[in-house]
Amino acid sequence: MNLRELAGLLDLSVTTVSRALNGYPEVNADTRARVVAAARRHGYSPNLVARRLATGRAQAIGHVIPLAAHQMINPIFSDFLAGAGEAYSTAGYDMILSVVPEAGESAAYRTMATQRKVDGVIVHAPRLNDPRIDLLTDLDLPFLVHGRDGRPEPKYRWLDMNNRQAFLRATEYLLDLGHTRIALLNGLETLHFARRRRIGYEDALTARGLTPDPDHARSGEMVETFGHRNAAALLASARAPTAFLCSSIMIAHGVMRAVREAGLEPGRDVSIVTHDDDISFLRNGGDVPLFTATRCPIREAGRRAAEMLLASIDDPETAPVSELVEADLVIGQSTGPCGGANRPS
Amino acid sequence: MNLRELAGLLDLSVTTVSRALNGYPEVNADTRARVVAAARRHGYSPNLVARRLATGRAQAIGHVIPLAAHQMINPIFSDFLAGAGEAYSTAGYDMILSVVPEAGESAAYRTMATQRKVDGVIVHAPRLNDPRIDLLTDLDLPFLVHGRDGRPEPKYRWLDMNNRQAFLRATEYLLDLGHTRIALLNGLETLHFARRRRIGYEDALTARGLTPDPDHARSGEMVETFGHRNAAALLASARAPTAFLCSSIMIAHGVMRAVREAGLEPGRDVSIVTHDDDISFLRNGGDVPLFTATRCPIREAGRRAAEMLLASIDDPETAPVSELVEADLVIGQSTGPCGGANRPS
DNA sequence: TCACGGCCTCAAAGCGCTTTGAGGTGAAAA
DNA sequence: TTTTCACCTCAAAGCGCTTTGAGGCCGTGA
Repeated sequence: MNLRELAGLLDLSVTTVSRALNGYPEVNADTRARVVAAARRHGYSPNLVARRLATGRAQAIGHVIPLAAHQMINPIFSDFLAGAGEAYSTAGYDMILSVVPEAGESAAYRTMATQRKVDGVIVHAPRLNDPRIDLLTDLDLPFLVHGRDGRPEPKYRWLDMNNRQAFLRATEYLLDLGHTRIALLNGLETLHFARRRRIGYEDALTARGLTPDPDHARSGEMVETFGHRNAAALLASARAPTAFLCSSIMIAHGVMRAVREAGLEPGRDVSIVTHDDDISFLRNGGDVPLFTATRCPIREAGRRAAEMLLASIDDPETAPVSELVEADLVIGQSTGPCGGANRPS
Repeated sequence: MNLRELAGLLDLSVTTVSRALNGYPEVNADTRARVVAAARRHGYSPNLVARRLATGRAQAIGHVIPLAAHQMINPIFSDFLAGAGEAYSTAGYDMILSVVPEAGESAAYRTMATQRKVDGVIVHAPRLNDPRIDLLTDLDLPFLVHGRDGRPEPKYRWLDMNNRQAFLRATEYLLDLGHTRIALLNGLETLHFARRRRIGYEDALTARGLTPDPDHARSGEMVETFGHRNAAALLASARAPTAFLCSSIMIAHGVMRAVREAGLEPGRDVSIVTHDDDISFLRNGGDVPLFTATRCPIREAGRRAAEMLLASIDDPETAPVSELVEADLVIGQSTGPCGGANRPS
C-alpha cells in the first residue's frame, strides 16, 4: 500500500492525502479524518526512504564506533546509546551505528556526510585536539561531542561532565578522612576526560601541600582486571596506598577483589572511591551503596546529548549550546577514616 | 556533487557513469577508469537514500531494543552488536537500532517492515514461543533469531549456543570434583536460553541420582548484585552449596565477592563455574583464567548471525539455515575438589 | 446577475539514483 | 563497398514521496 494507491482508494489526489496525513492546514477537517481512517484501516505508512529523498532529511543520527578502541564497546557506551536511543525514538529519528576498524574512522564520517545517511552525529570519547572535530566541521555535518577535546574555546556543541571537579572533590573527601597515600586508577589518558580527572586529583593533593606520587597514578583500559592487577601491585609495594580513586566501577570491583585477596577489608583498611556512571547492569546499589562514588548517570547524558543535537538540527541558526554537568558525591560502604587496621607503613 | 554533475563534468550520461561505478560489464575499461578517477577526485559518493529508493533495498539491518528489558542493555548485548556491526560494515550495510519502550516493541517491528527501513532484523533474547517470531513471519520481513524460542520444529533461521549441553557439562565437571550441593544462579527463566541451561543442570544431577534442590536454583537479572545477594544467602543457609554455577560472568563476580566476604577462598572452599560470553571489558583472562567457565564468545556470535542473515537476504530462495554452537569448557582458578576446607555441614 | 475572495484540491515537477530498451559507432565479414 | 554484429553509450521512465503554483468551487457583496 503506497500513497498513490491510498489516494486512488479515496478518490483524492496524492497531494491531498499527503497533506492530510502530515497535518497541513489546507485540508478540510472531514477529508483529513477520512484519510487518516483509511490509512489506519489499510495499514498504510509512508515509505521512509522516499520521504527522505523528497525532504532531503535523513531523519537519522549516526554513531561511529571504532572497533579497536575497546573502551567504546563497553557497558558505559551501551548505556549512553540506550539513553540517546530513547530520545531518537521519541523524536522519530533512527539511530545508525557504524562499527568500523579504527583506521576507517574518518572515512566513516565522510561517508555519512557525503551519502547523506544521517542528519548529524555524536562524537564519543574525544582525544586531545580531536581531529574528528575538525573533520566534521569541514564536512559541515552537524555534530555534538560527548565530552570535550581540550581546545581553548570550543566552537562546537558539547555535553560534558565536570571531570576535574568530580575528582577534585573525591580526592578532597579522602584527604578529609586522613588519607594521604591515594592511588588513582584512571582511564586511558589519551582521552581527554581522563586527563581532566587526573588534574582534579593532582590539584586536590597539591592544594594540601602533598606531592602526587607518580607511581600512584596509573592509567589503562577501564576493566576489572586493570583494577585488580594494579591494586594488587600497589598494595604489595613499599609505600602502599591507603585509598584508591577509580575512574570506573569496573576498576573499583577489581580493586575490591585485590583488597580482599590481600586480607584487607574495604572501607576499614583501605578506602575506595570510584566514579559511577550508573550503568544499568553494574549498579552501585543497596541502601548504602557498595562504593563511595561520584555519580553521574551516563544514560541521562545520552538522552540529553541526543536532545541537544536534535534541537540544533531543527534550528540550525541557533548558536552552539553546550552543557557541563556536575557529578554527585554519594557516600557508600567503601570509605572510612585512614589508619583503621591498615598495614604498618 | 551528485551523479548528474559528475556526468556533466565527464561529458557522459548519468547511465554510463552509474554503470561504470557499479561495475557493470557494458562499460569500456578506459571509460570506467576515467569515471572512477573523477569520482575519487571530486569526492563523489552516491546518495544512499536515492539509491535505496531506486533499488528498493534498504541496505540496513534493524535491531529492536525494548527499553524495559534490562537484560538487553548490557555488555553482552553490546558485544554482540559489535560483532554484528563489523559484518554489516564489511557488507556495506547499516545497522539501525531502535530503542523503544517495551510496549512499543511490536509496533517497532511493524514500522520497520512497512516503512521499508530495513531489509531484515535480528531478534534478541527470545522467550518461550516468542510472539515476535510469528509477527515477523506475518510481516514477511527476513529475520534471524539469536537463540531459539522452544517451539518444536522452528522454521525460522537461528543461531544458538548449545545451552543445555554447556551446563550439563559444567555440572558434570563439578560432580566429578565431588560436589553434590551445587547452586545454579541463572538468568531470567522467561528467556529460553535460561530454561535450557537449567535443564542441562538438572539433567546432570538426576543422571547421577541426585535430586535438584529447588532452593539451590535461582534466577534473575544477570548482574553482579544478583550473584552477590544470592550467594551470600545461600552460603549462610543450613545446606550451603559447595559450588556455584553462574549464567554470566557478572553473576560470578558477585558470587566471588560473597564468598570472600564469608571468609572463604574461591577454588578451595567453594567452587565457581560460570558461563563466559567473553565480553570485551570483563574478560576472564590471565594465564590461568580467574573462573572455570563454559566459554562461547558472544561477539563471534554477533558476527556470524549477521553474516547468516545477510546471506539469506542475498539469496531469499535458500532454505533457512541455522547453527548450533558448542561452548568450550575452560579450567580456571575458581574450582577445586569438594571438601577442601569448607565449612562443616 | 456578476465579480471577487477564501478555501480546498489538484497536476506536475522535482529529490538522485537505477535500469530498460533503443540508438550510434566502428571493426570485421561478405 | 556494403552489411552485420559487437560493443558502448544514451535518453527516459520509474522508485514513492513532498511541495509549488495553479485552478475549481462556493458563498458573499455589489
